[in-house]
Amino acid sequence: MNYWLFKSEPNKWSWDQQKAKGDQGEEWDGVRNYQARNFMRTMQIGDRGFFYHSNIGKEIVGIVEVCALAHPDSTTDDPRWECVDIKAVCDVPKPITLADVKADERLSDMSLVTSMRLSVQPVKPEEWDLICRLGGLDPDKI
DNA sequence: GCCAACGTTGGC
DNA sequence: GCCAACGTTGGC
Repeated sequence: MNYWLFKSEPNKWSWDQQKAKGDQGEEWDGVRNYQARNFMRTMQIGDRGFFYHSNIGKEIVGIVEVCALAHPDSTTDDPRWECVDIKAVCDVPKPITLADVKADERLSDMSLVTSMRLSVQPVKPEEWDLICRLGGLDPDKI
């Protein structure tokens, strides 16, 4: 199982909208970046990810799960672009802000800090565990 | 709203 | 294949 981070501007696609989709999930469409697309191609069903609000909030607000493998992005005819589907798993009780991540030297290597603009990012298992715990979740129970 | 960072495009 | 121009992202 691998871990990821999905970024979205909440005024375009928010955590509340994602949750409203329930277990059906939703395409993570609109990605027009090769690196981000390549990460999505490697995702497996059941991989977990953080849902991050950029611009407004700048915090990790939720946990998501990959529920469909990479497939053509329905929002474009350009065959280069693919995306996975993700569904909401649960809230992060205590959202982790970008400032929190930057302030913790154990997280200073995260893509959120080092590759700020990448919209789909890999997360290391130890980063996953730490952020879950800081956020008030038990990583073994989600 | 500004601006720095950075990915993409397109001319050569 | 290089690189300048351009557009977008996203923190502040």
